[in-house]
Formats: sequence, C-alpha cells, structure tokens
Amino acid sequence: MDGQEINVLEDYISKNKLKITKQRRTVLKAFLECKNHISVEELYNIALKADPKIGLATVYRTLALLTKSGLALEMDFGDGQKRYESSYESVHHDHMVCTECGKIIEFNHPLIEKYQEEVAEQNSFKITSHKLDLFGHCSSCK
Amino acid sequence: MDGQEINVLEDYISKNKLKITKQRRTVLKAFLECKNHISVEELYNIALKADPKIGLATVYRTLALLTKSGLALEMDFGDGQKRYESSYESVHHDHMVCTECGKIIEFNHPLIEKYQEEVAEQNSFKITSHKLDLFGHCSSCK
DNA sequence: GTTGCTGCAAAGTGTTTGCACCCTG
DNA sequence: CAGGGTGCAAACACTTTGCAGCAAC
Repeated sequence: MDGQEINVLEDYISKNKLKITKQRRTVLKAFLECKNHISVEELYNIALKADPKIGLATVYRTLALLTKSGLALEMDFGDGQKRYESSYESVHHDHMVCTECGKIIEFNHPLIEKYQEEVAEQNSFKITSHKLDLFGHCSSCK
Repeated sequence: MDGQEINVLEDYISKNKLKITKQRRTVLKAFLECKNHISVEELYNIALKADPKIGLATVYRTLALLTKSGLALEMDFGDGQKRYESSYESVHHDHMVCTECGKIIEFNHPLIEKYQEEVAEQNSFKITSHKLDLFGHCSSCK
C-alpha cells in the first residue's frame, strides 16, 4: 500500500465516522493491483488469497464504499454483473468491448466529449456522467 | 396489427420452423403500441389486459424472439432490468437519462458517430453496435 | 398427430440485508 | 466500551428453465 489511495480512503472514512479495518485494506490493495474492469467475483477471489476468511458481502460493501469515496468507478457492460475500475490517477475514457474474446480497449476522443456537451446543451440537459461503449471485434478476432 | 412488423416476425418464424401463436401476437401488438424503453414487467402488465392468462415467462421468451428476429433492441440503463425498444422503422439514436425523474431523451449526433468510427479504425476495431448514454438532469429537474 | 409453445413453479444469478458477534477508535 | 464492521445465511429482484398439458401446422 504505497500509493496515495489509502489516504483518499482514510479521508473519506474519517469524514464519515467510519472505520478502517483489515478487510477494507485487503480489498483496496487487491483492487489497486488488479486489472481494470474487474468483476466482484474476480476481486473476491483475489482477496480470498490474502484473507481466506473474507466474505463476499464484505467485498460488495467495500466496493460500494470505494465508489462513494471516489476511488472506484462502477461500470456495466450489460453482461449482468457490475465491474469496477480505479478512478484515482486515471483520466476518463470510454471502452471498445470485443464480443468475441472479451478484450476491452480504452480510448478517449476529445471531440466526442465536446459534441456530447453540445447536444446536451441543446436539450437543456446537465450531464453528470456518461458512458460510451463500442461493441464489435478486435484486431485479433476479425 | 396494421404495420409490416407482423410480416417481419412471420418471416423469421417461418424461416426457423417456429409457430405463430395468440400470445406472440398479443406481445408484439403491445410492444409496438407502447412507449420506448419499456421494461419486461411493464410490457407484461399491458399484455395482461389483452390476455389475462398470459405468463411472464412467455413475455420474456417473446421479447427474446423479437430481439433475435430484429424487431426489438435490448437496452440496459444499469437499473437492473432489461428494457426494449422497437428497431423497425426507427433510426439509431442514443440516450440522455435523467437520474432524477427517469425521463429519457433520444438524440443522434452524426459527428459523434463519425468519430466513433474513426477511433475504432485507429484501433483496428470493427464496430457491430454501440451504446452512448448520458446521465444527468433534464430541464425539469435542474 | 408431431412438434413447438404455454403457464406454472422451481431454479438460477448477481446483489443486498438482518443479525449476532467482533474489532476499531 | 460504544458503535460501526464482519461473516454467514437468508432474502431479493430479475431472468431462465423443466415439465406436463395444449395448440399450431
């Protein structure tokens, strides 16, 4: 745990009269070290290796906590389960999801973002977040 | 049932050795007459009025059939349930979802589509479908 | 009359919650 | 030592499935 993420979490925790526990550290550490777009089950299995007694419910609850504290972003690629990625030290990006192999390519296109703002403004709509997913086949699955 | 949708469905059905039933007609009719982005439960309740004996499972199965035949599009706004809209006689569009009142505004921005193609091409990615959702507050919920 | 379809209920999946006990602050 | 956190199991919400009877072809 050598990054600043633990500080972000501790800030949120102390501001909300919550407590730091061994399990929360375990989940945070696993979350920061794992690949992006991880599912709860996947993270649970990693956490189990560090703490064989940790419960699935704790992982769910901790991910909710990380999301509220701003460390994690909740994603949904329509596969029936929530996925998470770290928001700390990462800029916003969208996703290309290969429907063959499951590979996820991240991208960011400033003009797309700009035109989103534009079309929202035309409709007097105030954007708080957005999600752009492209589905198709990656170069390996053509 | 005065549109051509029944023909699309019958084509698909005859090509796949399936059968046209009263229930499938009921669900299709309800689906075509209802608002877009309808949930299964909502459609089930409409179908119940036309046929009080229809089962929820039949609505699920028929919506899957409509999706496979190309009449319906499956959507997921991350609220934990599938939603559907008619794809026949409707052009592609994206969505602004008001997180306050649930209102959904449809929009289409040609340049956004264009830059999606562009960024996909840069990554040798072949798009088969895409989804762009903007979340925020509509003009009434500011 | 086959074979697919239906309604029902049961099973599945991913997620949340109630609770007694535990641990942090 | 008070109050939040944990693990467990049960509850949940949504969806799918097994099956016996039914209906379309």
